[in-house]
Amino acid sequence: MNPAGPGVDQTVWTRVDGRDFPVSNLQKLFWPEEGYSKAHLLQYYLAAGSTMVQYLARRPLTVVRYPDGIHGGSFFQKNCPENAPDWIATLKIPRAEPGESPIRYCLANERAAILWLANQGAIEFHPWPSRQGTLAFPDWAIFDLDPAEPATFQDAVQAAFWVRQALDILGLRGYPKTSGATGIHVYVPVYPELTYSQITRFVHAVARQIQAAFPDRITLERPVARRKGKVYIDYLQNAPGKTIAAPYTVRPLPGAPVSTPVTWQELARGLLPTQFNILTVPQRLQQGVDPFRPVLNEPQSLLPFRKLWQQE
DNA sequence: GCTTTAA
DNA sequence: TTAAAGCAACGCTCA
DNA sequence: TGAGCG
Ligand SMILES: [Mn+2]
Ligand SMILES: [Mn+2]
Repeated sequence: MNPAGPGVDQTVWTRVDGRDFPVSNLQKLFWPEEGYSKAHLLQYYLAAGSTMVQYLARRPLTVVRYPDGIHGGSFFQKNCPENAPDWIATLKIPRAEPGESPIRYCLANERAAILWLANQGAIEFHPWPSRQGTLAFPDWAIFDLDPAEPATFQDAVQAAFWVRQALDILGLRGYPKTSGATGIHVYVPVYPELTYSQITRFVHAVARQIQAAFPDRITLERPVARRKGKVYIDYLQNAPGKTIAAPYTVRPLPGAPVSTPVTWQELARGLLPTQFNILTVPQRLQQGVDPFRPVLNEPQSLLPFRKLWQQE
């Protein structure tokens, strides 16, 4: 018996950028309260995928899958599924512990790979901050700004401007995006010339300066209970093996929000993270708006700031 | 969502 | 024949 | 040495 009911189709074949693959259960409700189906998810990634793929290309990818929608079970997936089509590139990476089996990551080097994974129920995409060829050297540093209750998105916005100010003093540019939840991510595009631990130390050092200047608004404390009402600068998110929600990834939250790059001007004028979702972001991209393009095209060097990243 | 393993 | 089970994990910090 | 953290 068809679990979706009689007369409801299960699988149709589609072609994306010359790749043929089946898509299933298009009518399944992934966001039941909003009435958004799996088809809405796939349509979103079809529209955003050609932009998003630039930020995923040649990066080992972890996905978070929700095969039965946001209220169903979920799981992280690092190893590329055995049944993935052979046109999806993969990269085998040995684990830190020798003797442990390597992980064969998917690489979303083309839009169709995003769509194939989304059909598997992948809602969230989490790429490494480094790329094939320079895997040990991230090409962006991230200031992950997490407001702790009762602090809000607006507090994260304030913190983002303090990050911008601190970077400006160093002559560096950062680019903000909404996390899709209540936080903000500020990306600093860099040449792949510092290791993960050096990047982490750099972000830590800048974060300490900000925390020292605004101690009642910013915290670097790990225990969640001690962050109350402040914005946590999660510099450790730059450590090896950690990932952050990709630019333009969907989040499994009410309203189907999208982690969306914004200009500093938009951030200053005021916005709600929920205004960027799977229905609105495609229109924004259609108008050619992608404030993150410099993250791809304008790497900066952190070599002059040795004091901020070298091992003490 | 799909494959593998257990009942 | 159907039903589970699996599908990640790692370095840092504080107690 | 172990638990919390993301
Ligand atoms: Mn965050
Ligand atoms: Mn975080």
